[in-house]
Amino acid sequence: MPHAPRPRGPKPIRMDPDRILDAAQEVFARDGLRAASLRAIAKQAGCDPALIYYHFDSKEAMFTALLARRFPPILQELEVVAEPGDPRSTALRLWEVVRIYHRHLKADPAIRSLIRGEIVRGAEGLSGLIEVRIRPIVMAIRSILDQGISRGDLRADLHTLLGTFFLARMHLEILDLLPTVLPRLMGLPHDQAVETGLHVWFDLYWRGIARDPLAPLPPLPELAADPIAIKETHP
Amino acid sequence: MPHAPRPRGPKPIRMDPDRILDAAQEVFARDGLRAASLRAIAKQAGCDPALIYYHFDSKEAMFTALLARRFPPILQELEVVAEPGDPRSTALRLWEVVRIYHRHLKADPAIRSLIRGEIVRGAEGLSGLIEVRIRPIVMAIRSILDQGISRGDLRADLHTLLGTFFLARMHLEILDLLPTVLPRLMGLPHDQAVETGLHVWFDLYWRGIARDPLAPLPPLPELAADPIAIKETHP
DNA sequence: CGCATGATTCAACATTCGTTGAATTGGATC
DNA sequence: GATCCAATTCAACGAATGTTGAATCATGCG
Repeated sequence: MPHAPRPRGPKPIRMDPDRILDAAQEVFARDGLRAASLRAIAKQAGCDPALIYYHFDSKEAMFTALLARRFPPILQELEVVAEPGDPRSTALRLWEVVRIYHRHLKADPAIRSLIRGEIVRGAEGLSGLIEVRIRPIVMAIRSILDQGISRGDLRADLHTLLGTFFLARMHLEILDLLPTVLPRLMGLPHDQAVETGLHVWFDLYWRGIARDPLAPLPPLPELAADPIAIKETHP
Repeated sequence: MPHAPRPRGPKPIRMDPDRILDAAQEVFARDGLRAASLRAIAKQAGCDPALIYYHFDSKEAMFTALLARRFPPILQELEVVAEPGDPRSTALRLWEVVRIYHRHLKADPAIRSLIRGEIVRGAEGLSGLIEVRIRPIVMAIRSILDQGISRGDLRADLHTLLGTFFLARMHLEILDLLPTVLPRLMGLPHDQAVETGLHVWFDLYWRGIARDPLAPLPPLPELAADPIAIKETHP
């Protein structure tokens, strides 16, 4: 845990805990939560492994700190789109969800790897915290689907919780698997794989949930527009 | 590797390599590929860790042996359904794919965990083998989609490779995440979560790919009918 | 300067891991 | 019964892991 706030002074702290988190994020992304070693994280951060224990209580605490700085911004943006007064069409709002999700998670395989792998294990340890972080996100997206039904844009018999699950989960799979699978299975380059994958997916998904599946989608804004401020640490 | 074939005799071999694989499958399923220890596998199998090295060359070799006995049966059943002469409707054939997939993978979280986690890492080590195993499966399902377009059952602009990806991947997610997520997010019991999840998913997916999304689905056979012979080792 | 205190490093701990070589068991064959 | 050999166990190796307590460094304040 960071100590007392420093009153003044040029730069007495050489290693900001955030720099350690950056390193941790990268190593977690590369090796996965379990296989990532504190020594590798320390090496990435350019400090001693023991220093990590000065700033964080444990490896797990460091990870929850990672969650704590990643999820709230996502939730905040989602809640804006989920505002019941939002005048945009349901299709556009859902596409906006995809864009938010995309911007925040594209450059952070560590969080994705966690969501993918660690929730499955069940109720031990981190999972409770994850639920606390993820539930509001799920509920925000779900409320858009609920509003879509009320507005008559979506089919009335849509299972909105599962609909949310499908949308969010498949997005993660597209981010994780398509860049490595599609180039091998067909000739597509990495970036284009994700781009087309998401568009094809959204089109299929929309037909699945829309009350009028054959009505053409409105023009969708670019995915890559105004990228979020995720530190891309590739030295 | 198993030694020379034994000419006769009652039961000179006490520990069948398959029994070790059964144990490995269970421990891999519980702890994941990396975290599963040979000592835990040996304990589960009721033998010494060193015995594993008598029957298998390494931990990795044991895992590829696991793949080798799990994937071919799946592929074999899928290729029957993918036969171009199959008279059933495309919807029914795809539902049959779901049932096959479901029967073989429901009780084997280890393989799912592998597919989920290990492919992402890229081209190192096991991934090549996985691709060899998985590619024919993907292609079998894809050919059903291609035939569906030719027959006029599916929309002509369907991206069949991505369509296959969506179908198969979301199925895995449903098997892995719904049993732990849905009971927490709503009140659903475990088994029912997967059951309804798969039905809702297939309905949504079909509307997404069908040429006539609003035409009602034919009655779908039960998922749980004639379960496959997967040893459920829960002592 | 001297000293207190936060920041960082060093060295080591107990544990667990995958793996291996030697030793032991036990049934089949002579 | 002696022998052979596959099957199994025992004990240990070296490496890697999360973690910790003591020691060291560097800076701000008196």
